[in-house]
Amino acid sequence: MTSRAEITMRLAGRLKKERAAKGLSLDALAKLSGVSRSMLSQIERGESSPTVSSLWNLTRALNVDFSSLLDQDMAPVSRIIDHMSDSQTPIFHNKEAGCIVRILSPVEEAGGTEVYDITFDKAAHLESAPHKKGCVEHLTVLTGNLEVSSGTERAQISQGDTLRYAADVNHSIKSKDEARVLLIVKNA
Amino acid sequence: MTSRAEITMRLAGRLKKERAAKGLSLDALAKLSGVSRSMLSQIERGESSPTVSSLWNLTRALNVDFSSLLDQDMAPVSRIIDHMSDSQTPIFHNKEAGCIVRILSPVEEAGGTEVYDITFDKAAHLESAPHKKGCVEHLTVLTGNLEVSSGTERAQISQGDTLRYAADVNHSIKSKDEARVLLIVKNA
DNA sequence: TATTTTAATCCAGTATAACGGAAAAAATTA
DNA sequence: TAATTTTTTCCGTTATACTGGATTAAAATA
Repeated sequence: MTSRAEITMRLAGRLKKERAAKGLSLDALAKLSGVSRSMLSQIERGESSPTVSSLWNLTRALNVDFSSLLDQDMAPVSRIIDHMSDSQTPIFHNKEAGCIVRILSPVEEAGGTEVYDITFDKAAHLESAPHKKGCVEHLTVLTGNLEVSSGTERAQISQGDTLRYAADVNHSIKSKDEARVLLIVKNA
Repeated sequence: MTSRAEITMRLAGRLKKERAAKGLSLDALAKLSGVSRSMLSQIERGESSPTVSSLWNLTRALNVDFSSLLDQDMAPVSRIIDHMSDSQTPIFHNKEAGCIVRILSPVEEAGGTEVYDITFDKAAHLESAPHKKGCVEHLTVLTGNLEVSSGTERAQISQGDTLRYAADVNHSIKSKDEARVLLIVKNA
């Protein structure tokens, strides 16, 4: 299978499936989208590769995004994907900041959704430079009290609280007394 | 701005930005992707809407997915997005299963990445039907010991352990004694 | 500052996306 | 089972994507 055929056939299958799921004929979808019946038929048989603007009309008529019609599927291979025991969990001692970081997410999630269990000493201060655009941190306090800053904004948080803040700017976490948090970094 | 112009201009900006980020000239990208200099120039000026197969060649040359060139951006509005205190955190008492579920993620993340803090009684049993295709659960044990099943696979896990398993099949969590977990459901 | 090199745009020709009507195939109804 | 209706594919024409060489514009060098 050639490279062009790969994407053309992937789109063919995806479009056919989406149309069937909505119970539409080629004619009905043509009227809804402004793309001709003939062209829809050609796309679904993998005989033609539509322009981005035709496909845009289709995404809107079907209420799906480009990704679901074009991008590669990611599916789990086995059911129990990974079992990392306590002793196998990577630990990082950040002496400068005064905290211990246990990394709960796998290496392949680096840059995606990262999960950390962080224990803070008294008077600890963990500072971070901006991560990539769109990065958000989700922090839940297990024990203790903390101050979190994101850009120029600040929040005092205590046990049981959950905070979500932008991490694509300078951000920090400060403790007075000992504390523990679970930190999820999305779009890291 | 017309509908066609909207997607054509979005792609123009995205492609120009991605090419600049990689420090490539039109000529260099043309050689890398097999799409002509002229066509690249037309796309970047919003003067032409490429076919899916041309764009496929570009995604591979630039090592990006279709979504990042075409789909709408989601960006955080404010830095401290949300501060949900302990008392504001929604709690669900599942008496039948024998557990208490605190919902740490916001309502708008329903269907995306959901986060739960779950406390199990003695002999609790939380069963779940399959979620949507590609759904994965990431569970960290804060206290206690548990048995998790996904499909026909099972795992015994204890304090400090982290388990990742498919949730697009039948899955369950069982405790003998009291336990507490943090549960992240991705592609819920 | 003039000259050379590199990058981007223009141009005319070719290939194919895209259309609407007609024909064929499939599904439904009497 | 025949007739009717709906759905899909075929067909010929038009519009535009796409090309490579030439030209123009911008950047780098002497």
